[in-house]
Amino acid sequence: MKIDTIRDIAERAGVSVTTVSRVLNNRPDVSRATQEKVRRVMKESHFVGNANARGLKRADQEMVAVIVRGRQNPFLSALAEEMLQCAAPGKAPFALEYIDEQADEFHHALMLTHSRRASGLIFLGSRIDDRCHAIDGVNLPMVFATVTTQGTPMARASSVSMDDRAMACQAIEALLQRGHEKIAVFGGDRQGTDSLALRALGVEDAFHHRGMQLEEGRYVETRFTLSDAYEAALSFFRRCPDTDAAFCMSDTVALGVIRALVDLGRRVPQDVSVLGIDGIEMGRYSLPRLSTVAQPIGKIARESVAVLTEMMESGAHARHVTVPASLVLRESVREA
Amino acid sequence: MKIDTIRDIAERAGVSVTTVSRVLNNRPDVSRATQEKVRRVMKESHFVGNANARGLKRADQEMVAVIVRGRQNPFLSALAEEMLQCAAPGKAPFALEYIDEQADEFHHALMLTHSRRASGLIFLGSRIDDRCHAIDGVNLPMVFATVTTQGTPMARASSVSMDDRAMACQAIEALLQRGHEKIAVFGGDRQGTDSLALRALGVEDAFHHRGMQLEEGRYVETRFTLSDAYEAALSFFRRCPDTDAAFCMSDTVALGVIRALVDLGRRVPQDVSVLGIDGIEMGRYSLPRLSTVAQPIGKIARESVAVLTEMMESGAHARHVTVPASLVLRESVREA
DNA sequence: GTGAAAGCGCTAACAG
DNA sequence: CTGTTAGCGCTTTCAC
Repeated sequence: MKIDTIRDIAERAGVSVTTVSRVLNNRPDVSRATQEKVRRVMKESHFVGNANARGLKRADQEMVAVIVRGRQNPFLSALAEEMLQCAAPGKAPFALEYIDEQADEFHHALMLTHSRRASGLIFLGSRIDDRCHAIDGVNLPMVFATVTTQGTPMARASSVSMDDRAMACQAIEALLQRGHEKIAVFGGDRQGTDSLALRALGVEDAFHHRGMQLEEGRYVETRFTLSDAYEAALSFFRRCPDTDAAFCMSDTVALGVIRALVDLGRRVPQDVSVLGIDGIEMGRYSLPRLSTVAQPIGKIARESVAVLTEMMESGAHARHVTVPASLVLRESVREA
Repeated sequence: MKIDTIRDIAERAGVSVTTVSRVLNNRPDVSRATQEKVRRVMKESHFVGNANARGLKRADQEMVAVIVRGRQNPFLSALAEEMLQCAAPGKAPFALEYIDEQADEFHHALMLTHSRRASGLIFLGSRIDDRCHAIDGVNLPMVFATVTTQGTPMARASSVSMDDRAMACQAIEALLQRGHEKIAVFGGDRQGTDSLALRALGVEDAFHHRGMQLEEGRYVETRFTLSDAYEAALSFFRRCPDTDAAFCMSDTVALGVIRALVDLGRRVPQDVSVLGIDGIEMGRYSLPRLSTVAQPIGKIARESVAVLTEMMESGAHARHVTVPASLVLRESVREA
């Protein structure tokens, strides 16, 4: 199939390519008559410009890449969707890039930076760990959403997140307050300095405030998928049946844990309370409805974009903004 | 930040751009020595080629665009993920494109075709309706996954889907067989000729086989989101409390319906059985576990790619393949 | 084996 | 207002 270029359109409309280009870019300096003629021809020919050529030429043009780690994560998907809403008409357009959960987002970022000449980067769902040095070469405005980079080797990058430590602390306190003492925590790797590690610290804080501490063996490491959480919970609760509450570092994990509990004949929340983090939509429709630390998706999206814009437009330094989160107690945690 | 081009690399390695390009493309005609030198320089400089320039030059190169309608649909996400696994190394690379649920995927397809010179198209989750004429201009190998285009104006495009009509019929029969008679159907618009319409037909089939028919008023139209399904179910069951089973045209809808039923004080499946379609992962962990018509995601992905490849490589005609689906009865439907 | 040079389709000075 | 022209970074003949 032969595809039209602006040259074809120009010819057919009896004008120069420049004029067509101008019309294409809504430049003001084209007479109404010409403009209409060109537009008509374009419509008739179903013309759509070649993005590659355009991108090549305007390699300097602003464009921000949003890198989402994990296609199957409902929280991140929702956040990404929200992020897209923030793309302002006059500003740099957003390009959403989903990458594999196992993939190296920093390597990917590098690729994008160079290969598509992104001029700004937003990371959703990134972990901050050793690999992050891979990105040292990238000297672009970057913001990490949902994790803080404060006090990490990545501090050059901005970040927008809730106060993971405080919220985890608050979550555990809520559980403690409701009489739960044998609390299990379902999280990820505690190494590193990202939100998972901070949440683990927050958990400790809560226990310390009461002169207690998280019993060793009640911290369960799991990948953040339904199946892994389910399996992990099954084997954990068989081993520690006296556990009476579970704090999960993601709603998905919490949902898997609930299913496991029910399969073990435990009732939620009568026998065991379950509390998640994120505030995904499913949590409002699950049985029981999931109690959770709800992250303010809209606010995170808006702030991330705002901070990035600042950095891109006025070369502002990295900032670390903390957004307010809220503990939402629904049915999966028993009443006080 | 100044970004290296192959020219910079060439200079630094003391060779010509041509040579660098050759190395970049793994051409055989470069001496080992030169090759290694160039590679070393590229590594040191963290070089990554400019995709735009490459794409522009090789506008002819194969590339298939996978258009997924809806970022928040777990079934489609899983299918997309599976699709990506099918991208063979030597073949055309895949570009995943998520578009808004409300967006016009046909218009989008057109854009992609032209703007990124896609040479093949796969649609996930498309509806086949009047708008489809928009795509008449596109004369590219296309395959629709999860809907059949057989007997539609889109028949020029291939399709890979389960036998929606037969499966819906089978689903209803299973319900009938378990003694349910007051069955409600939660679906979408019955107009059109896509899977939703076929499923509606299948439902009728099942009733007709028994000399019955779906009572008017028990077909509930809803958008395929948790919240819409929930609201729709709430108001429907208040109106028709004698209904004892719900067949939902998506698992997400089924999950919303279950929640609504429970909120109305009905037990699932003791009072009302609920049956979905798709076979999303959540259905294996929900309470109760969701009975569903499970679509064979892997097979749909593989077949779609196979059919597309056929069309692209040997100009084969459109084919309509039917993949086997299976009724998975779990906890949300009561025993016979 | 390697390099020089001609564009891919588009945009952006710079002239008219 | 409109057209001419020079590339953007890369691939690809075609010579050497």
